[in-house]
Amino acid sequence: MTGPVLRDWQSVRAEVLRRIHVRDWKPGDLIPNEADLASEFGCARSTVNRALRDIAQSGLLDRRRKAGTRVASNPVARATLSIPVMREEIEGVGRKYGYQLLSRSTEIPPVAESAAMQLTPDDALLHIRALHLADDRPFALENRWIDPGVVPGVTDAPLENISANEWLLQNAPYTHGEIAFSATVAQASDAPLLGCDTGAPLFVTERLTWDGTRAVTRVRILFPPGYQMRTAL
Amino acid sequence: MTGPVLRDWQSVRAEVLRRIHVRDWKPGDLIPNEADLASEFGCARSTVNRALRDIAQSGLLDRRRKAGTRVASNPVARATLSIPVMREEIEGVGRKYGYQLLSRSTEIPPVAESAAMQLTPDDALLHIRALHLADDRPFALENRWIDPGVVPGVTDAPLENISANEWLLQNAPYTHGEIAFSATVAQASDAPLLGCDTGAPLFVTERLTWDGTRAVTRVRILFPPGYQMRTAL
DNA sequence: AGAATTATTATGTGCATACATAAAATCAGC
DNA sequence: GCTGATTTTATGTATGCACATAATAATTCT
Repeated sequence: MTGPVLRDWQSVRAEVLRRIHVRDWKPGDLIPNEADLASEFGCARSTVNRALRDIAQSGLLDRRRKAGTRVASNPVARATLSIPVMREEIEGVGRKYGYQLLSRSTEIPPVAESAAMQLTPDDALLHIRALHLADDRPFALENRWIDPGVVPGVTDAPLENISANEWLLQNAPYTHGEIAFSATVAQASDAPLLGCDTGAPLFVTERLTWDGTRAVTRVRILFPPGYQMRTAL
Repeated sequence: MTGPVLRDWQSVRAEVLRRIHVRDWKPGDLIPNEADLASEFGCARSTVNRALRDIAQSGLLDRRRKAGTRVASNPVARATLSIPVMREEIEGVGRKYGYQLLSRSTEIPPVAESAAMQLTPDDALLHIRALHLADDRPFALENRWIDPGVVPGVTDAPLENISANEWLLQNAPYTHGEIAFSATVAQASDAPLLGCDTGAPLFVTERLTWDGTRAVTRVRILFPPGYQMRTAL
């Protein structure tokens, strides 16, 4: 039963995945330890380690010291979403990107915003509304609040030509963020901009990014009916 | 400039991230090569390699052989979505999970389904409609098609008690899949089940899973207004 | 000059070894 | 029996070395 020698970690990964797939190792099962697998495959333990670590990262294996490695019984599917800059998302599918700044002003935001950003309700923020176009048709409507106290240069940023997201990525550091996806219906004010009817279903993404303990920006983007966010599993 | 010695890869990662963050290394910049960093940090090159690989995986660094490693100029944000089984999603936030099988029958699916699953339009599939409940209130409405030719045991599966997803995870292997998220409005037929009004905005997830070249199952899940899918960035 | 060839270089990987660490399993003491 | 200390063990990681590979840079040839 000395199968072909598996020298590289990707082959080891493939073989382990195969065994899981054909149910040699069933959900919940404990699989042999790294040392045994290494000697079976004819490679170093570190190679097996790399392969198993990679699989574990995808959620298909559970690894715990001393307890060993077992096949996840409820493999929490983990999908990695790439969230590119709007321009790349559009140009990536061969369409022409367009950008249109609708408004830009410094205002006191609604309490919902200042609360989410953990600011006092009377802090003024830079408010930006913009439309992203694909082949000259509405692709997404952006509604963004930026704290100029955290991002000093914003007030002079050339946001007529470059989207706020792109400018911020280049100019404002951040440490972490949160994203939420949901659905809503088109308001009468937004519908014409998105080229849809009032009441039409819109896909919404909301992002809040932080630099340490300070909120940098909060953005809500509305996508017209038909938009899908897709990813591989 | 012999800072504190950084021995482990997580410290190295933290330090590299810090330098990116404080713009020592700006978007687009080429950073020193692994060997140099290793000697600066006082650790082995493989340790630096591990750290940089990890950062690159998150999208913040671009690495190419010979060309070197540079800070991504448009850091494509990569969010990892965990898509647990519905029961765990609900119990995970401390609510009581409930499951209710609405209907189960073998039918010829609409062409949209059979096309997506790459089947001939006259193949009969198992059709399941079910409601997931959180604290006895509607949480999600599931509409699923399963190819019994690919999953032999399904026709006898006890889908009154266990959700199809859980049963399939335990009993039907798959190799890969696709997910799409979108928005729609509640149909008159679905609204009462979801406890919302007709025309209310619904969040939709659609999943299609494959076992090699054969489609296993396709599911469309509707979430009532207010539902958000969240993740960290 | 332009094309084809060769050298150089940074990352990618494999391996053997050593030690660290978490957690299960066992044992000691009451 | 139960509790707490101790041992065992599987994974986690660091290291130095070697070689593979991709892609750029330099060189040679026509």
